[in-house]
Amino acid sequence: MVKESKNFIEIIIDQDLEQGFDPADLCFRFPPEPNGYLHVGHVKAIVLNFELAKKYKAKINLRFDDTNPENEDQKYIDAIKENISWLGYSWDKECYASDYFQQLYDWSVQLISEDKAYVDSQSSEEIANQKGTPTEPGKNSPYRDRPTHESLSIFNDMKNGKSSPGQHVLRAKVDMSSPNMLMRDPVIYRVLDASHPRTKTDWVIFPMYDWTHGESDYIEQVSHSLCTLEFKPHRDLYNWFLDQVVDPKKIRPKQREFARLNLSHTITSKRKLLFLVESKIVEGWDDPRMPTISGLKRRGYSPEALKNFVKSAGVAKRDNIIEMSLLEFCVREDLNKKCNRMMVVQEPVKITITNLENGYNETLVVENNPEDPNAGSREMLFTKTILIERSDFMIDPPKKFFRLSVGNEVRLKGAYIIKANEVLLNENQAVTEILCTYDPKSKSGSGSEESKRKVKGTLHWVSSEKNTKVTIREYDRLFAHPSPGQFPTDKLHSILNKDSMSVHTGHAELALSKSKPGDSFQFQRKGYYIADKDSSEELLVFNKTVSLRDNWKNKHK
RNA sequence: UGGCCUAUGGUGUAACUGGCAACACGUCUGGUUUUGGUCCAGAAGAGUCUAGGUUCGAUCCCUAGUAGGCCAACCA
Repeated sequence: MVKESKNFIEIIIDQDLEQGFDPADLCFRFPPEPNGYLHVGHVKAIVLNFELAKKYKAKINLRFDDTNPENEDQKYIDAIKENISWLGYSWDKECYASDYFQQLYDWSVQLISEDKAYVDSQSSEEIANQKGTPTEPGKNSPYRDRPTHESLSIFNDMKNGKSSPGQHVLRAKVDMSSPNMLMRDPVIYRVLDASHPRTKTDWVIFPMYDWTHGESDYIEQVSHSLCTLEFKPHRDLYNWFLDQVVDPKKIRPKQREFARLNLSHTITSKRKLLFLVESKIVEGWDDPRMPTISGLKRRGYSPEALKNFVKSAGVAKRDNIIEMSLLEFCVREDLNKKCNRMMVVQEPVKITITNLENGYNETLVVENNPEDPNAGSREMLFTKTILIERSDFMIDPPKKFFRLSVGNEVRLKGAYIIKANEVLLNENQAVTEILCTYDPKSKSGSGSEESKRKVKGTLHWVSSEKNTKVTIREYDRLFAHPSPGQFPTDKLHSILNKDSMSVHTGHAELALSKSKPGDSFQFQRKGYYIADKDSSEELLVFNKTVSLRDNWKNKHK
């Protein structure tokens, strides 16, 4: 399985434990903002937190960081919960930052009373101008020394809807000359004219992230609050806010930061993902090319594969870009064990077996999965005319071509050995039909001497008389660039892979027609495919998850 | 011209907080195989950003550089 060496977070936790922290007090949380769909980057945060909870037998909350109603929606809350459950995790408590609005408000009043917060009545531009730059200190707001009772009164008016958005904000009184820009009197409350998915219009003032997050951790008694590296500068503020309210007898949460996961050839910015959806570059949030959990699921990636992927990627503090090949390895590894095999011919060429009478048909029994003895077997129909993959025959084969050519033998998987005797071509010299003879004694599994005969190639095939047509959608990377994340949204178009999706027709063995959306198969010698929700009674639609490893193709490219 | 973080094979992560760098993916051989899949065996590939220092000994500690990242939203 995955390596057992500890990551730096586990080392920190173990140290805390050694120093006397009660293991029963360990508590984690996964805190998404419900303003979009979860993606592969979130999978890392989910797995990190939930696996930590599992390992240390600790509690873990799912907390929606719903402090900005402008882009938040109940549909995202629902989708996020569904995604996490699909990954196989369950949380102890389902929490909402909005449930703490009253507490946060009360604490804010306390802050004002203690002269640690004030109402600023300047515009956001004015406030920004006074903020200084990373190299120059900021200037105090003219409202910084506004009398406490005045701030208290305006803040109360804000809460009661008596001020419009932008008119006043509440700011923490920290340090306008701090080298950390976040400490320069951060805004902690603003007035917003938007209906919140949960509190609706009960509240018109909304707490900012920094003021909310640490206090929410504290309210929930989260012991280790894990977030990504870009929040490192927020840690000072996180601690400052905690200092204002913390009861020393309670658990004081600790923020620690890890590097986010970046996957080569894909983007994980919610804004850019939204752009792909809105500009119709993809067909929706669950388009199989999307790195969203819903997209990954629809593409055919299993929860186990995804979890194993982020576990093998590890947790550290440096920026990284993980190669797609690792993800692909993880899916193949998982699917290889679990998927039944099926035969599907995509670009067919007809074979006629000349030493079989017209109308011949024989039912063969074929094993479902050589990796799983319990997977059983299925029946396949063998007839006088069959279909093989056009690429499995060559008129003028190169030296190490193990497949069919005139004068050569191959085995039809689960059936007989055939030999090609003659090719029929059309006026364009394209192959229209291959005439073969079969070796009747070579039947698979018959136990005869001939059935064990070795031939270099084995082909998948399907009866040309009895098969079922299916639609196959093949996907490729969405971007031609290995790190599309570095491009701004308006440049994304220029690095798009125009051929990221193609649609084909496949000729499948009859057994496949029983599949239901969500069923995954290995199409023998091709790859892994999952039946899509777009399937109908008449026509099954499959999405290609990933191809099989292919040494032959690699060498000949 | 501020603060903080990071720096190990192509990629990612390790190395018992000082004892001449390991694992996985990828690549390349060979074997097995009724999937050019799987499986098995093996190989190549870094001497740990640079320069000093401490030490018998440094990927690990110190100093100074260099490179990359993050921070100036009434976003999270």
